[in-house]
Amino acid sequence: MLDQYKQQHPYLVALDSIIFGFDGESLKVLLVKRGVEEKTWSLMGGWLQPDESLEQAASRILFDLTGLTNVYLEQLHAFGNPDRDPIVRTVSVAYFSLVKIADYESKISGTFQAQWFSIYDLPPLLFDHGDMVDLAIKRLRYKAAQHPIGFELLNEKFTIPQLKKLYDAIYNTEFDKRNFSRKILSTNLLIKLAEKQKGFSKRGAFYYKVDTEKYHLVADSFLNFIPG
Amino acid sequence: MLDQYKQQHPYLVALDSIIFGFDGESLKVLLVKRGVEEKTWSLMGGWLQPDESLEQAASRILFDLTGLTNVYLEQLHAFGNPDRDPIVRTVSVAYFSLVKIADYESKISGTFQAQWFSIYDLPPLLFDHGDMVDLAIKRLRYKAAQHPIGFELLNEKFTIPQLKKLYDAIYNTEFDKRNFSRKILSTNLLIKLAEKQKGFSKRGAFYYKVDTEKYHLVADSFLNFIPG
DNA sequence: GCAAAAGTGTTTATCGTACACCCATGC
DNA sequence: GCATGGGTGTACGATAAACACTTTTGC
Repeated sequence: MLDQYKQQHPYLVALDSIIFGFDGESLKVLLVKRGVEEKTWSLMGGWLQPDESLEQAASRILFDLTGLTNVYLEQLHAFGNPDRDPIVRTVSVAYFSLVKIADYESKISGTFQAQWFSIYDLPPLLFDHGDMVDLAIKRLRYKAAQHPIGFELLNEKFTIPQLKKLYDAIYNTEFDKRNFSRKILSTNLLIKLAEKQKGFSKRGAFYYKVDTEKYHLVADSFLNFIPG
Repeated sequence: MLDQYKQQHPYLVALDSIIFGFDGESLKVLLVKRGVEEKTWSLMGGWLQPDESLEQAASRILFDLTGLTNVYLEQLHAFGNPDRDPIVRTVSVAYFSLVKIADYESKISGTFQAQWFSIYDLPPLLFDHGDMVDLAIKRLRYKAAQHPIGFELLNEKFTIPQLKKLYDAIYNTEFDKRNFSRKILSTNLLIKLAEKQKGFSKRGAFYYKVDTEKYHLVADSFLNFIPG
């Protein structure tokens, strides 16, 4: 190894995940109690291993907790204040992910003590994890306003009223249902199914699914997706 | 130190900066030739020191090259593929910054071999620095479309035609000057000065400056800043 | 038949876009 | 007086926003 490398200080590199879910009513974050600080809620996290990329590591850690693969995962920010972890200097790369809460519930292992918390009612969090969650919420709002990522939080089949409730929850507001459905449908990203939702309302709402092909085509472009 | 920390592998943590400048005609990136690979152009970078935050380190490294402080600096992305640096595993946190090219030119030290390159005519770059630049350009376009950050690339006093040329360069297009100036002025972020630019055109264009107070107020909100 | 949620249409204001002419000045 | 870039106004179409009634069906 060259001298200029040898003189440098190495640091531990961690990954922490802000895992968002939607239970039909409010936007939630999955928190755990783990290792060092068993009394404090924290984000799910872990260490970077020698053979992994950052994204692979975040993905592995997410799988360890939820059993889920193929979930929406995006790098949020790297946090590296010298004293953020009081025991040893650690740089943490935070990722946020959007999961279908129903899938999670059926697959969870009992290894971790984990619980969903409303984003408007969070407990005190370990280290700078509170900052991470705040930033993740901001980023989610920023991104969902222009990219159709909300679907990632719903089941494959969903109704327009469910989608509206999700966006109401994300933005902590109430969108007009007529304008909302017009705008969403005008993207042509949704395919109407023959089936209706049963049991929730008397009339029943039609299910829709995402047109995956079109979705991938526009995933990177600006859509001005949301009213308001 | 607790056992769970001791078992972990530490890594070197680097910072790399995509430094954007505007020379009045085209958008440029500042590249250097440095240390290990003296034949290859690379981004300006350095190592994280024990007492610094990531942002402080990026700021210090930027100062070492340009002599500039108080420049626009934003974290771009953390890059950590296992083989991105073939000599030793390194996680690099990339920052992008917007500098006033005239300030830079007056302050540059001779320590580094540095050169501005048009973003449309870049040489081959070290490691994954090409990816970093690509992502930074994407982010700059994304951000400048909704936040008034373009000013960071111009002198304190600038004309509307200069500002339009900058946005033309960022988006590699040609905006309509009438719509452009209407939209920019409608934000009320610019203060018209009495002074006119001399020597460039016969008539001379009025100088403007940013209303710093208003600028800080809206720095975080969506402005739909740009035509097209 | 009534309560509860689903679904749909119209009007108005605002904004985006396309487009062309006059102005001020240096030479 | 003419060439060069600076500065402005208007008309049209598209999109956003506000707003209310009808439909379906389980009970």
